[in-house]
Amino acid sequence: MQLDHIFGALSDATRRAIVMQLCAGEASVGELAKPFEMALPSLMKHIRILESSGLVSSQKNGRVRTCSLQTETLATIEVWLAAQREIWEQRLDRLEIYVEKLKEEEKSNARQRKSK
Amino acid sequence: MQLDHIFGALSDATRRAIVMQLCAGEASVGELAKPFEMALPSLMKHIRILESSGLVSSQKNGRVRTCSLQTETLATIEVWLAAQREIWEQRLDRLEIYVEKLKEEEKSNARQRKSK
DNA sequence: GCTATAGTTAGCTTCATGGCTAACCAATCA
DNA sequence: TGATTGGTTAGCCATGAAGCTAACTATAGC
Repeated sequence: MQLDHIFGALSDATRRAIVMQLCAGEASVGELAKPFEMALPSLMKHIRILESSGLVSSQKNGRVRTCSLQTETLATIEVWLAAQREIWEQRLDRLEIYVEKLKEEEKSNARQRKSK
Repeated sequence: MQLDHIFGALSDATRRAIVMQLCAGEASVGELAKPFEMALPSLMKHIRILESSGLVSSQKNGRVRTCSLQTETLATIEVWLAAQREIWEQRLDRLEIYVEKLKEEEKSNARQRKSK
């Protein structure tokens, strides 16, 4: 599934840092590599993973490869999260209503006890 | 880092399914296991991973372990995503302004050419 | 107290990930 | 055209993840 790869890609600090860099605009492989101590081939692997997850796309002109963020892919997981949030919030709402109902019953029980 | 483990935990379809199940309410290990063909110890591993990421908490009473979702942890990555979104949207806004400016210049150039 | 239920531990495979080096290709630039 | 720069390929290693079985512990129910 797509989500596997997106979450997987973001589960590494190096790759999240690359994503953050790309949020600020396009960058070449070399520019992306600068902040890291890592050997280039290692960094390239991360870029590949980001590409295959769909979070990043790149194209080469001349000998420079320029990478850019695919924001729609990041949006995919925002959507997933929002869906989960909706489910749990609905549940909490129902819980709240239920607790209110219990309180009401408690009150009326108290009245009954008093009136005895 | 915390985010590593949260994204890592969500990068597996089984674990996302568990999270989704828990969105709907607490559940025992056995209940969580039902939808899967997997052997129990394998599923337990997933639960452990979810616990160590902070997405799920559990406690045992009697011989039953009840798991529940830690929604604040899911919120953590919503926050991260929102932060990235802000950065790229600011950039796109600036880009839009820049493009508008270019258009304006184009117009005034056109006027100059005409008046020549 | 015996049996069934609910989890747990231990230990084993297999495959993916993250890192490296060394060697290589291809576009610029002097 | 020959050197430099920017990226790529290939191949190695160590670690960790995902699955399994088998055997074990501890509570609930009869």
